[in-house]
Amino acid sequence: MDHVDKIVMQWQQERPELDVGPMAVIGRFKRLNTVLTENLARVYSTHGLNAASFDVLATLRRSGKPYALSPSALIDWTMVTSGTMTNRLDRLEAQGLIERRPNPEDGRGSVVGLSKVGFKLIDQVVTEHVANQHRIMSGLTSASLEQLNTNLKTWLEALENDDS
Amino acid sequence: MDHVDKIVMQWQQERPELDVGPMAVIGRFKRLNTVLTENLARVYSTHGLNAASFDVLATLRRSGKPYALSPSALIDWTMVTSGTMTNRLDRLEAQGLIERRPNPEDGRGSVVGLSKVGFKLIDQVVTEHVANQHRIMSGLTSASLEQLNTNLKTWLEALENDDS
DNA sequence: TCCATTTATCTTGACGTCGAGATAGTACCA
DNA sequence: TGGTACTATCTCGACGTCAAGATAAATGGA
Repeated sequence: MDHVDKIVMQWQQERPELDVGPMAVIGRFKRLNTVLTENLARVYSTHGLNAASFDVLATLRRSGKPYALSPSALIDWTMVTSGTMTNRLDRLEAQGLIERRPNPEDGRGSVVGLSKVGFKLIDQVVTEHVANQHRIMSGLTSASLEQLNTNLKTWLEALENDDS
Repeated sequence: MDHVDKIVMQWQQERPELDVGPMAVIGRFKRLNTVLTENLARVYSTHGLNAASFDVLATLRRSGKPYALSPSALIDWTMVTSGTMTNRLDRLEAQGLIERRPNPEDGRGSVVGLSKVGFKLIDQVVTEHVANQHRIMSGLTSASLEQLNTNLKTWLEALENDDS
């Protein structure tokens, strides 16, 4: 009887006419998201990063040489607003992990590149991050993991293509 | 080939020695969380609420008569810090949805109760919320749903009891 | 060539959250 | 009965996010 079960039970008591079947799945999903976020953050924080800064550095790193993208491209990959990206870049620049250079091909824009320090840092953190992801998934059998991946994919696609 | 697949592919290109199997599941989970959050918020926002205020009102409602709890009890149920709860209660009080009364049994504390308006509102919103949850899950077969619930539960328990 | 439109990025103000610390009241033991 | 430890709640400052709007540069058609 976990936290989610208790909540569902209270609803059954108070509003017995509601069918709270989906509530358990969604509640568990939400709780899991919190725990997952905390677990992932452990690795980031030991290197002075958080999910936001890791996100940007990792996007630059995996984009390949020369490890540089426009703010717009970063916005597309990370799916945040322009204001959020400006803020993230300001902080990363202050930390010396990225550099903002004018874009020679477009006077409105700039190019954001990993600094030498930023490159070394993110390469190390990604290694630990992947190991951490393995640890995080280690409680599931490979069969469960496959089931889960399939179900999440189905669910995500259904939700993203749903216009009701 | 969705967003997550593209990211995983870039990593395979750039860091082929990394085993990025878990990354796909976790990435998809994270993306799903965002979409899920947006879908749930639709119902809240049509009634002037958000996830935070819904959370508090729903907790009070399902606690049963007299639909009142101490801030501490609300903190326990919702798993936020005391500062966050103070802020939530301030806003809900300003909206006239809850009332803060002194706790007759403990001079330090107070009791937070649903106002008449708050009760009617949350009762209506919960009805719509549950219907919305059904819609959200409607892309999955009941077999998938059961699998998913089992896998999430296993994963959550493994993660919460893991001290590595 | 000029101007209206579009695009890239930054700025501003509001919000929700946290962590640390302040305040005030309670509990318990010597 | 005093005083110390604990508890309940609020305050404050920092952060990350968003939406809306500002600014500056590029684009494209007349």
